Formats: sequence, structure tokens, C-alpha cells
Amino acid sequence: MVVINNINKNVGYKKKTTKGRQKIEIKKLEDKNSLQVTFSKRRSGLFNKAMELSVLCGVEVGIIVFSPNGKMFVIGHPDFDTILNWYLNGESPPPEVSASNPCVQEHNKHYEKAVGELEKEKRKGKAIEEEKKVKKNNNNKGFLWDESIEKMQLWELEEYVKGLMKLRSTVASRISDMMMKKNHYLIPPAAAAIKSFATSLDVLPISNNGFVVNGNSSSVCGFDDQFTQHHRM
Amino acid sequence: MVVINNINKNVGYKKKTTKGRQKIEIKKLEDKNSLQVTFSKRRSGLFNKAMELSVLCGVEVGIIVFSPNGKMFVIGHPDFDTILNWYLNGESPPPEVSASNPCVQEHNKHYEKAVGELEKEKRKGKAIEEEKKVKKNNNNKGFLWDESIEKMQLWELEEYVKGLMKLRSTVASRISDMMMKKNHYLIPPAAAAIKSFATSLDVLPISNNGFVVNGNSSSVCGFDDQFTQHHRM
DNA sequence: GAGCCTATTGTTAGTGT
DNA sequence: CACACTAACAATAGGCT
Repeated sequence: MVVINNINKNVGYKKKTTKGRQKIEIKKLEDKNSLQVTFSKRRSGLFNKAMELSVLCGVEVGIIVFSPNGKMFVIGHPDFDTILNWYLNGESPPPEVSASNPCVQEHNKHYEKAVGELEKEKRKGKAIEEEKKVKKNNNNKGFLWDESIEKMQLWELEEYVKGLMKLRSTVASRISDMMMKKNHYLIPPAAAAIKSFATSLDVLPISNNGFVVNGNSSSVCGFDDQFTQHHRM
Repeated sequence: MVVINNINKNVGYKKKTTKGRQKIEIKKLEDKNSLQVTFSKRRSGLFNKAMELSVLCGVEVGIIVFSPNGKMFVIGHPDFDTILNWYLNGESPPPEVSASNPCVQEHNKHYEKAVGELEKEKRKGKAIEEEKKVKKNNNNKGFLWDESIEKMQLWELEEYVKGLMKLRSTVASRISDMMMKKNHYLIPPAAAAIKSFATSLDVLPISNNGFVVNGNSSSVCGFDDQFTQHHRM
């Protein structure tokens, strides 16, 4: 037979007092307290899994998580910002030849170049101006997506975007309840757009290596562990 | 004493045929093959955990992972790019306070209502028309989000929209595939946006997510699962 | 990759401090 | 109220088919 557990060392004189872990539905937790506890534990577990994946497979991983209180937790290997750059540039990490599509390659090359310059400028406090320059650039160069965009009514696009943006910032917490699975995709070009948007902001990456966490440690917190930190603004 | 586990239901008449899951060191796997398998399983598990964390705690999460082969896997809620913006801006996601704001509540209520009606209509094949009606509705009603949108630079909207549009043209056909799993019905506000987006593509939308995956569908792949995709450049 | 069989790990529910 | 520790499971993931 199989007699398991170490609990038998207690059995007989120690009564079972808890119901132990129980199955829970994946839907937003209502209890504020347990939500906080769960968040803390699960975030920790998530980061740990990420680290293991990174080490075991020797791959790059980056994660951003916002706590229920709005604190930001970031983790990454080599470091989140480096990963971000790859993402934004539509690049692959170290050993990979990119797209086989010359068009795309050219596009990326061009874009990266512009971005690179932009970043340098930004570091000098020229964010806005440069950013707009890039934008104009994109505009003139006619990115691949333009054609498909052409067909849409501008107002429709705007309305859609407005709704999407606002919804995101306003009711994000409410949405999660029903969110499970599924998706919608985004492509590199789109990422580029976001990037130009992002770069206009002035936040710049500083990297390290190994599994790194970005953020300052000035905030009060209770979830830090050796490879995580959160940063706040 | 205490015999635990459900395995006892098999014990005695079912022979143990495997050694089951075994403990492994967290260090780079050498065997190319098992590395690939492990990567696949763990990435999947990681994304799933991220989704659960997001849903359970109503928080924003974004992850980027590069496979051993350089393929990029991205997942995020609301969507990775939005999270990126927050990160790059050093902002916090949603001033969750908004949820308690009567104004917002009203807005949401209204929006949900519209969405609900829209859904019914859609089920009858009137997707497109209704979708636009809702859009127009929002427009006329002047939702509160408008103000915050006002602050946006038009080019920003345009850039973003371009990305979305491209997204649309690229993966429209894949949208329908994604709706499954929790096949589910009504969606809160944000999801509604996605939905209207989907409807405009004429793909019947019954999405239920909020967990978004970024990536184009043009690449060859092998790791897709119901809520992830990788994209390559 | 999919799926089975399990051992290992994650995490919930409780307690204590 | 945040943590630390524990029991009791739920869920993940290793080794194979």
C-alpha cells in the first residue's frame, strides 16, 4: 500500500485543523485581504517559474506585473529593458537571423536606426522633438501597414482607439473577471508604433545581467525577493 | 494510520509504469530535445499562471519570452503594448479609484448595456451595423473617457490605430479560432472593444478574453496554444 | 506536439506572532 | 496588517508512448 506523508509524524496527537489548499475558480477574488495574499504568493511563484524557464532553457524572459495597488514589478533576463528592445525592434535575441523578408529587414533596420538616434537624443532631454521626427519619418516612409489602413474611415479608427484606451485605463479591474484565454494579435509593425510612442516618454533602460529586476528600491514593500523589485512612480 | 492521496485508488491493481515526475536541477538542460519539450511545457505553464494571476487579482501582466530558437512569445493583459506604455512611462495602470467613481460606473453601466444589446444583435447576424451604432452612440453620448483622450496627440492615436488595423488585416481569420475554451458570453467593457473590433472583421466574436497575445500569424510555428502565439521578424 | 502516469511543486486555508 | 510555518491538496511538468 502506499502510506504517504510526513504528516504521520503528527497524526495521533495533532488534529487536522485546516482544509488545506482548495480548488478555486479563476475569477477575480473579492476578499481584499486574500487577494493581496494571493497576489503576493502568485507573483512570487510566477517570477520563480520565469527564472527557472530562463535557466533551464537558456532563454530570455521578461515580465511586468502591476500589483493591485499599482506597484510595478519587473523581472527579466538578461534584464527587462534589453528584452524590451528586442521586442520593440522585432528582433531576436542573440543568435538569430531575422526575417527572411528583405522588405521587413530593411524596414527594421531603418527603424532601429531612427530609434537609436532618438534614444540618444532623448537622453539629452530632447524627447518630444525627436519623437515627432520619428513619427514624421514613419509617416513618410510609408510603413507596410499603411495600405490596409487606408481603407478605414479615420473617425472610426479614432473612436475605436478612444474606447479602447479609455476602457483600459478606466475599468481594467472590472474586465479581468471574465477574461480568460483568448486573444487578439499584434504584429511587429504595431509594436513599432507603440515604441515610437513609448520612446517619446523619456524612460530609459539601464541594464545589468543575469536575472535582473528593474526598479528602484525606495518604495516600501513586502514582496521583494532576491530577484525581484518593484518600482514606482 | 493515514493513507492519503487519490493514488490509492489505483494502487493494488494498477502497476506503476513510470517514475513519474522527477526532480531536476535548475540548470541549463543539455539534451536539445528535452530542452525543447521542457521549454514548451513551461512556457505554457508560465503563461497560464500569468493569466490566472491577472484574473484572480485583477492586475496587469505582461510577458515576453524568446524560445531557444529565437521565436518570440508575448502575452499580456490588457495587451502587452499597453503594459509597455505604462512601464515606459513609469506610470501605474489604472487609478483603480475610477471604479468607485460614480461617473465611471455610470459610464460602464451604459457601455455594458450597449454591449449587451450589441451581442444579441450580433447573434442574429447584424454584427456590423450594430457595432457601428454602438460606436456612434458612444460618440454622441460623450463618454467621460473623451476628456482624457483629448490630451492625446493625434499622431499617437494614429500610430496606435495603424497598429491595430494592421493587426486586424493580418489576423482576422484567426480570431474566430481563438474563441473557444471558456466560450463565453458577455464581456465587460474592455472586452467589448475587442469584440467590436472583431465584429468589424466579420468574424463572429464571442470572445471573452482580455488576455491578449501578440504576434503575427505569418510565421511558421509549433508552439501555439489557445492563448499564445509567437511572432517573428 | 499530444497524452498518460506520477512525483514534485505551488498555493490555499488556517494558525501563530 | 504583514509574515512565517504547516497541512492538504491542486496543478505542473518529467519521462515515455
